[in-house]
Amino acid sequence: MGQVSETKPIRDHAIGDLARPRHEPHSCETCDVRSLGICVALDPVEQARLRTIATSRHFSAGETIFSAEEPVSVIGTVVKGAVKSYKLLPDGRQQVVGFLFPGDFVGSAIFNVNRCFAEALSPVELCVFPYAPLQKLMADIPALEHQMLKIAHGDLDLAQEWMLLLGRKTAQERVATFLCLLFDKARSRGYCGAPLDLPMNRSEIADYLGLTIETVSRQFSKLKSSGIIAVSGSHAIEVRKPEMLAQMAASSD
Amino acid sequence: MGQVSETKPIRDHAIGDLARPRHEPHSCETCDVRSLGICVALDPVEQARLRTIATSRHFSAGETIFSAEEPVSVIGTVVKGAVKSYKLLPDGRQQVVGFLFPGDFVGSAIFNVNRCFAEALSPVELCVFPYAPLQKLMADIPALEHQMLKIAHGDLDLAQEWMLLLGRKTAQERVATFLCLLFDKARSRGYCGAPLDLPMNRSEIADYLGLTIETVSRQFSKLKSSGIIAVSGSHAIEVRKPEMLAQMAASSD
DNA sequence: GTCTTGACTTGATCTTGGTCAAGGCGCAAC
DNA sequence: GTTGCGCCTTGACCAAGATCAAGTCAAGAC
Repeated sequence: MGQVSETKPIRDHAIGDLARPRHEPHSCETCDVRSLGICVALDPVEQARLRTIATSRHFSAGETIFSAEEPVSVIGTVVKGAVKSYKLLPDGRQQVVGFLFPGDFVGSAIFNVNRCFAEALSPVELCVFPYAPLQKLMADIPALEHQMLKIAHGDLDLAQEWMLLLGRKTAQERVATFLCLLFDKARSRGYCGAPLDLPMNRSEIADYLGLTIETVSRQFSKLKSSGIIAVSGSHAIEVRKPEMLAQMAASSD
Repeated sequence: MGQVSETKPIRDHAIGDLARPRHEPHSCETCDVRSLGICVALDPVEQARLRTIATSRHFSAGETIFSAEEPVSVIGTVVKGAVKSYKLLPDGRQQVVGFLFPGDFVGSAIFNVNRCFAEALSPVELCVFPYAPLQKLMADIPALEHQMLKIAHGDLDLAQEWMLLLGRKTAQERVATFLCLLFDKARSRGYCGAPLDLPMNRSEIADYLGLTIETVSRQFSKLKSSGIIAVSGSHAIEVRKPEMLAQMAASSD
């Protein structure tokens, strides 16, 4: 559980700043994710209070951010990079419960023990809030707690939507739904046209969709050969026919 | 969407009070679920304020409490009976996202449109709070909002635990996990020994576990013949070997 | 350039759980 | 009692997706 997991290779180029793992956050005024996540709901004074307790932490690709059953150590907002949140069975079977992108909130400000694992998929920068001071701010600033509640309900609905996917959708529908989700998320953040960059590998997609690597790969190949997507280098995917993809997401064929 | 669904038969004896669908809540002092759900966190004054906006509503078995995509009409606590919360695909495939029992909270105080369906499994009594006044109380009483946040995080963790079940567990593990959940819930509410009463039918269990009726039935038969459970009348289940059941819940065989 | 390595793809085969179909059981109406 | 109707169980068969096993491809080491 060190800074870099020894058992698996680092996935990516930049390895973050191992030498200075914590420092002051970049100024909120220039923060890319100020318009997302937890800060949107706060007025300038409240934002300033939140900032006094915030620190910036970096994680290198493949690094564990926190582990289930351990006391909560990290709570914060993803500023850069992508994170996977997952649960494990004793024999190692894995279920990814969410991929988190800039603006998304990592960790729980309610439990004091982590209920799942979090791992950086690429070099990640988090805007982190220490547990006790955050509790105090939540008690002091109703808008902060209310925003947390909104986020929790959004996450809950997403989780339940994913239960529908895992319990009742076919492999084809699952993959189409997944790509739609990424596509819509990218579009809602202004990222239009151009290929999507998938920060996760096939195995992580499989663990998100309740499938195997092979099935995911076959479904990608089918989508490719029918011209709905174009794949370059296996991590860059261009959605050519978004309407057809959306249609496949809910009803097979 | 009347008081009683025409397309399916009423499941149970008592049919609630069709003549007077709303009335004052039973006194909070004698309320069975005061020690659960939303009221625990409130002091007597706050509880009294909450009570001024509460009404009691009854639903008969099989009745729809609310539907997805419709404006939020019902928010409240289950006082008596059992509720299923579920999502649907356009072609009718169903995923139960939760069974709710006395003390559990139904509906979302955050969204203004329902994200899922809710249906009474047996005659149900709810302690209901109208939308706008509840919003106001949440803004006024920090403890209320904080309790909602706790509930939402608990629900989120449960949903993610269920994603693990739906994505990665075998049929045997799913059924064992389900029975463990009911058993633990019953035990935590003082209900010890004696058979559990399942308020839902096989089809609803199947839709919760991402399986078919037949598979659920076969797994029940296996558990029965191995002496781990005893079934009488298909809705009363006695857990004979809780340790073995718990063991099966996480690892097949 | 070759070799190695790891991630991805593809094909062949197998298995779990789904589908289809028949039958049993319990309960309510009569 | 008999009939009818849900709901549940059981068996026979089937298929979607898992497993097993090559094979491909790209990137880095040398």
